[in-house]
Amino acid sequence: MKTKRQLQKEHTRKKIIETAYQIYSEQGFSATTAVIAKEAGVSHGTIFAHFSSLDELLCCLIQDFGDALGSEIHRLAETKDNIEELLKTHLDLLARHEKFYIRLIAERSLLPEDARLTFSNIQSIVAFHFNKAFERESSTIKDVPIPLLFNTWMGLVHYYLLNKDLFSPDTPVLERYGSKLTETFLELIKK
Amino acid sequence: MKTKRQLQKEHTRKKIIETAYQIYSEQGFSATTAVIAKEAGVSHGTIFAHFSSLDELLCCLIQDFGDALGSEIHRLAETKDNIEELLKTHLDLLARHEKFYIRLIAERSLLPEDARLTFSNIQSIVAFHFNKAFERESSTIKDVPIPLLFNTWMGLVHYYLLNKDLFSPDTPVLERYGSKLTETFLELIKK
Amino acid sequence: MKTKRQLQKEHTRKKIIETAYQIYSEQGFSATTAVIAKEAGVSHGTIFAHFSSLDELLCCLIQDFGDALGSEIHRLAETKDNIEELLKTHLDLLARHEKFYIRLIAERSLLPEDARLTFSNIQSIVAFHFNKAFERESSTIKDVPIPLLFNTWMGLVHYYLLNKDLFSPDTPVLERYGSKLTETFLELIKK
Amino acid sequence: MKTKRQLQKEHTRKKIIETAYQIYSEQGFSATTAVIAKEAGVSHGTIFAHFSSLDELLCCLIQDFGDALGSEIHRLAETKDNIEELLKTHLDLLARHEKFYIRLIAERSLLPEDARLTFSNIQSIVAFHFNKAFERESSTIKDVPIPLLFNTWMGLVHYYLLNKDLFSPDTPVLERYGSKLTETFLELIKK
DNA sequence: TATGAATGAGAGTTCATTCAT
DNA sequence: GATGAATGAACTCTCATTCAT
Repeated sequence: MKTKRQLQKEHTRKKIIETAYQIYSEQGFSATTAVIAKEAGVSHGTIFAHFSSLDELLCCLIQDFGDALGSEIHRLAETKDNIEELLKTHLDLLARHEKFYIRLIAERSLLPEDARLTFSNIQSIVAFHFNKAFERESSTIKDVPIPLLFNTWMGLVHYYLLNKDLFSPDTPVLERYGSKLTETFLELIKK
Repeated sequence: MKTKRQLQKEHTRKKIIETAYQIYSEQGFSATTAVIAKEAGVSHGTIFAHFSSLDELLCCLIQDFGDALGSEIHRLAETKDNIEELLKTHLDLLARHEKFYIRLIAERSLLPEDARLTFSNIQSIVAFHFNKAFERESSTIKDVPIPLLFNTWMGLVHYYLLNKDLFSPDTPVLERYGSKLTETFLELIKK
Repeated sequence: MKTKRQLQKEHTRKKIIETAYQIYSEQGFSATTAVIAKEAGVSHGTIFAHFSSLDELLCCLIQDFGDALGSEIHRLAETKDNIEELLKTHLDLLARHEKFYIRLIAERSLLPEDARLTFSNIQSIVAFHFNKAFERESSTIKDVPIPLLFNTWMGLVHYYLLNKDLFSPDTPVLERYGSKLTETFLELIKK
Repeated sequence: MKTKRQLQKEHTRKKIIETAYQIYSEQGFSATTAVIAKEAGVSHGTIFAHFSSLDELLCCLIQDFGDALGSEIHRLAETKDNIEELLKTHLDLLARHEKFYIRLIAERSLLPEDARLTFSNIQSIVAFHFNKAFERESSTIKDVPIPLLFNTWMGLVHYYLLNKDLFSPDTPVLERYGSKLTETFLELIKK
């Protein structure tokens, strides 16, 4: 049983994280703490009462995002037993977080070391599930080292995400090109 | 016939662009104008005597880089008549500019609109040559829309470049993984 | 007869004062209220439930310290009937509070007006006892106005305390130089 | 031959240092860079164009002050061949910089390491001249280790300076008490 | 043309203090 | 009485840009 104040604190922290998520999604990671505070409806100092520094806020945000993504992947991947399903699931998932995910991969180099590491860990969960699926279906797919298959897929997806402004400036890229990406990839890897 | 002054001016401009290229390659696009000026051996103000703003410097730099890259591609692609050669040539070219190219694709979102557009134009030159080669060899490669083939290749290469710190932190990525990338891609696209 | 609540309140207040004394001794008067609260095992707000402001806490702390020091001086000085004994007693007393006393004289200018005044009052108690002793032994000491004798002594002692980092960085200064200071002073004042 | 701009730059730097000297003299070392900038009639950023940080400004200021004081001491001490003259000269010198000197000794513990060290060096110049004078007149003064004689003098003077608010709140302390201090000290050290 | 000193808005961060619980 | 989350003004420092020289 939590006290009212604990709930209030958690609520504020959550509000900051959620607002940061929105602001970063829209403006990128160069958005300032003052903007986040204002948008979250808290004072500027409150951010630093919850996070010791901007870097820590970033880490927590990406950690939270990564955890959510990771567990979604886990849950969804369990029920899929073939590559096609897995690819679609993967894209569905990314589509749900498209804006933020794009910022993450586009501005990765600006992020503090910790945050970058956190994001790398997410990627390895995805890799794990793909590896399993690729191995299971290895008889029907081309004889290419599995990591390279995975990286080809990731590369293709990220390429479309990173170049959203060229491919699909106004609507989500994955909505528009998702099925083409899976089709293409499946066609390429099949024997 | 150019006056001495005009020559001097062009020389200074070139020096700034070249230094900016070096500095951005090493430190990324968050390097300051003061650092570039110092390294170029000119005064801080001189930068703004040649470029109306930092954004313009970036545009010109990337324009120059794009032009150089574009004409190299043109020249080299002319002599190559099959996909394999073209892929290798492409990677050789990128390898020669790896550091800067990585910064360009990694920090693209920080760049001003104009600079981003300029870079996109480079890509289309590359695409043009790939299209020709793919069409020529269409009988032996899988039945996949050519743009998607091209994007798969670009995605794969960029994925390795962007994740250089994971794949090959100390040595150039393309030196280490270049041949694996071409092999894999060729294997995937062949019928 | 005090209620349980009143006792509790007094206990908390005492705890804060004592902790502040320790913290200020170690870190100086730039230590924050948050640090004091944490170390005292009370909430940050509790400090302000007992003291209307940081300045008031400082005043009370120094008041308490001054009162304690003053009564100790009184008690000890009673039994001493010559200057030599008095000097030694004075140094013994300061030695017991050396760390805090140094902070007090070193960072006096940071303290609020009230706190500074409080500290001055302590000094006058010391002065009173010295005056008595000097008068009693006036026949054997040099013909110098008593206040100046007293200030010479205080100056000498404070000089060593304030420059502890030069004279004795690792061990208490008074332990190391106390006897030299009394010897010197006695030698100087004797006819 | 200096260019106009070099002169302008030196002038600004000097203006900042001088203003800082004035402001610190009046308000103590907790005065902010913004206040100094405003008072000096330059923009806030200008301070950091001349000094890489607040600490560096402090160091340069104290260095300058120390150098000036040191060379004045040297020059004046040369011509004085007895202790009495030396004491008077010393006090005259301090009197000319009384306000700043008081802040320096009163808030020494707040200063960055470097600045503290710089100040210590000044002291040793003073000590050097006193040592010489004490040695020369050793036959007529009490048999007390010279360093202790020096420290007694410094202690006495600093005690009056540090407690200016008690001894002489409105007028310079040394003007009011200077001669009493020299008289007393001379009386005490004579055999 | 080239210079570089000066600018000032804006960044992240700190901390004594408040007040609903 | 005690709590501690929230506050916001104030701090030092950065840097693209300007303009008198």
